[in-house]
Amino acid sequence: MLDKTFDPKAVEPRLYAAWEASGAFKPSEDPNAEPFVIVIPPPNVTGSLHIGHALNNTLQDVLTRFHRMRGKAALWLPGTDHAGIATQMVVERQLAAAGNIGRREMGREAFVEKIWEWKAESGGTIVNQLRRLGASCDWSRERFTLDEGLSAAVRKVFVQLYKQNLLYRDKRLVNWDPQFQTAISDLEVEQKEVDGFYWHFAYPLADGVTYQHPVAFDEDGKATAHETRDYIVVATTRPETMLGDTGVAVHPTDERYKDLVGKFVTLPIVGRRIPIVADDYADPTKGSGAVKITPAHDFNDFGVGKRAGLAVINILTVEAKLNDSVPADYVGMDRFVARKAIVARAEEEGWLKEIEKTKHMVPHGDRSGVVIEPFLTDQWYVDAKTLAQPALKAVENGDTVFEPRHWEKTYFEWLRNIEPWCVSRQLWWGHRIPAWFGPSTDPNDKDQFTSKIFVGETEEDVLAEAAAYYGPKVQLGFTDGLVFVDRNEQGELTRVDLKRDEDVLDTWFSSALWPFSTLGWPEKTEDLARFYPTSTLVTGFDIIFFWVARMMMMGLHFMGEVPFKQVFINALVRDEKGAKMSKSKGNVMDPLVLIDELGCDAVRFTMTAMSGQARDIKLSKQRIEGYRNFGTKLWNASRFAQMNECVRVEGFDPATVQQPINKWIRGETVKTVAEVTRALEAPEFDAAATALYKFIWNVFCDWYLELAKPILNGDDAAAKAETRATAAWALDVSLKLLHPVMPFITEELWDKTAEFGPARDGLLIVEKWPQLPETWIDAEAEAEIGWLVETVGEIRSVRAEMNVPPSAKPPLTLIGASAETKARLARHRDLLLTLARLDSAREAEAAPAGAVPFVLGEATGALAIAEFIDLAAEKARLTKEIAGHAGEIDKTNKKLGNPDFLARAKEEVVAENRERLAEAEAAKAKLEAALARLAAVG
RNA sequence: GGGCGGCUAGCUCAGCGGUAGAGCGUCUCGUUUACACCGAGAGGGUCGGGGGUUCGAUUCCCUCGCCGCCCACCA
Repeated sequence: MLDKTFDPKAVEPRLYAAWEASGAFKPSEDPNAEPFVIVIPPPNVTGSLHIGHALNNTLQDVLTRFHRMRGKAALWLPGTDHAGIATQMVVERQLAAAGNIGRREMGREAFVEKIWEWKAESGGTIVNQLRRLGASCDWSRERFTLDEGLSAAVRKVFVQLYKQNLLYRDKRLVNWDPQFQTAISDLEVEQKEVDGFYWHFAYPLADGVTYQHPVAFDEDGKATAHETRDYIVVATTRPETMLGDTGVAVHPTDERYKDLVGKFVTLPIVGRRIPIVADDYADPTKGSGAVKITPAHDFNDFGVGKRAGLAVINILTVEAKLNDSVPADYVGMDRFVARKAIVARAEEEGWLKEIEKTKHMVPHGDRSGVVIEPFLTDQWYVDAKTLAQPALKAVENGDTVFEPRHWEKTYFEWLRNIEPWCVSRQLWWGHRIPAWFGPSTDPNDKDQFTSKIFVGETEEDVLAEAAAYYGPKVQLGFTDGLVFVDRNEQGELTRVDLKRDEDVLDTWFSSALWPFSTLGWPEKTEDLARFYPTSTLVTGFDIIFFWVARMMMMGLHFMGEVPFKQVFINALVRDEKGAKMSKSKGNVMDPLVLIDELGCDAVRFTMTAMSGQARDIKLSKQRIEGYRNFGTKLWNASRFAQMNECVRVEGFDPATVQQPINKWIRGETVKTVAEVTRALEAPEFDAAATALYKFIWNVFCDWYLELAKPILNGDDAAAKAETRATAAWALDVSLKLLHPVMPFITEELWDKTAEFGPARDGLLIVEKWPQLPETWIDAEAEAEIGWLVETVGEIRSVRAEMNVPPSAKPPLTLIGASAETKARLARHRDLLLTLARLDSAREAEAAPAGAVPFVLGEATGALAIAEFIDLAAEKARLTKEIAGHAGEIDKTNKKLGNPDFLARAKEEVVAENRERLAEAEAAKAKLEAALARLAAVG
């Protein structure tokens, strides 16, 4: 006997272990099985499961289980990401908290060792939490972005891109994070609006130059007065950058400054003579129309400087302090301290013309939260523009489809405007860049010691390249220190020790390879041949750029095929008020706590049901409780079945059932199978959840089991046997359909019911997905049970409205019933009596006195409840019903009275309206007659 | 500045060209031998505003208004 409720806590670990041990998570080895493959968005190896993971991984598991049951070779490939900055940051913090020496004092090797220790300690957390979620990943194929195989893939990709000129080293401005002291990509920069100021500075003109500047204007904006100025005004939000100014730009057509182009200003504080140049970048409508140019610390200014041939002076250190390119007073000063100091000095010296309050966007590091500085450094870049073209095409022509489709616009927008991708990071945790520096033999190269680069997958490859470059007489080696060079007396090279690039690659560089690197690439493995391209990628929209687009680029470039055919973008989980969950707000819902409290299946069903498209998911605990209740409902239905000996029957064929209710539930089951299958194929997760919920609760429990009770308690042995077998069958089908979403409770019920009926072995997880013939839908049974359900509903409604106590069992009379209705009444009289709590049900010519009428198709029902009738209430009820019909009639008449409607609307629509009109008119007439009788009485 | 999404019952959301739906909440009734994590019933919406297309618009188009998000070089 089943317990009264399902106990998820006891069942979940046991079943998961059984599944895993059975090998059911591995893809079928049947060569004829069509593959279905998902690669997991690898979570941070040291992370833990949050609600977003719960959603994302539930959906992946639903798909995986569904396709596995459909007989496909289903592979859900799990793994974790080393998460460069994030992990390095965590470990640095831990070291600091423990009072340890910092990473720089510790040194690279020791620090990386610490991270590996941390990974060993916490690295199993998230994968075990995925198990608690029921994730049917093939753990035997689990990968980690820094494992040997994936690292080899990364090296190979780097070298190949380099050789194809799609990856190069360049000196340009990058987004510099002074906290982590590394370059970051554009995507890792967050623009935040902050309160700030425009400080207007007057830069004095050099060489005694003056000009006329307009100061008053007429209505048309024409200057009417001018003053003589010996300075030019520029505005800035970052005064400290003035120390690196090497020019002032004005627009070439700007009349005000026309004569100043080619003249010079003397930069205050610094005393540098810098030119006034003409450049389209200067916007005459903004500020004074003149703009200070700091090529080394502003992306726009860098461009202006390049065009105008201005000097590039870097004034910052890696920590964003002023370096020794600035006047001595400021050297070593923090950038924000310097800002204040410079403003103070400007005021003191009289060249601060104005302070204007403003709100403006300031770039911040998404991890560090500090203000990013544009900074001139040498970095590695991927030519994303070139790689983006096939990635664009593949989505344009539908090789890869986004679901929901509108995300494609986001994808296109970014790829069409893509910039070179800075892939080097000045971090220690990650894939070290396989590039080595040596001296250039070209005397024109500026930096003789590091300007020759050798790129190779192995040190052997690099030595071979170097040997080819330096010639056989040069002895080659490697060094951890500076590049070492020895020369003979003639100045010829005799020895070179190459130095490997210190930097590591952006984490997303390795993630971009995930769909093929995890399958064994660059080896030609069986998995790679069988499982690439993958089927569906399930991920959040926040990483379409970071990850999806880059996988597309790399997949197409290295595999020649898209990495996945479908991208399902899931929503973002928010709290019940729609706020983003965050620790600081204290509104975080921990999926593991929810699983503990309400069971994994309830959490999973919630995620599935709420995964409607293109929307935030506002998650409330109440909702999860509702779905926990749904599980309990299913459990109790199974308990009822068990109590009533509804056990599976060997060789039972639903096609042979005779009882109308059994024919009916058979058809409903067929429809549900079709709908759930369709929904999961799409996938429309919410539609699948809705179909399952409605079928199991509102159809099977609310009606089928209730309708079955009289038979199960009756004496018709044949009908009883048939109903038992049908109930067991429908329940079995339900368990299968629900299994992808609620794997634990369905598996448990499957296993428990295996104890009864004919022997069956195996777990539900490996069962085949049902596929039922449409011919099992019986229109007549459907109509008949529909009639029964409607009749019961009407009677219940009347009883409730008339306050008829449940104990009262009034007789029912049917007036004007058709032969078909009479037959139905005869067939289901017992059911009707039980479900509607009636004493009797018979046909008659006229309603008995004091009976309450209601419309039932062509017939009129009359419930003899004279003793409960409140005349006023009954009048009100009838009047309301009549008004309802009258409204309907009115509306429909209008339609049918419109010749255009008759002429142009589809025939079946017209027919439908005619029918509706007739029904409404008949119903209204009956009720009006009843009301008239009532009026006569009262 | 550019783009995307949303605005449907008190709340959360389906529906997306032919009679407005669900869950939760609310109200009424109910200890009928699966289930009170339950059952029965009821109330509740001019589908954000305004135009247009159409025989017909919550559904398609335009426009406006809010709300949210993404991108954009911080004079």
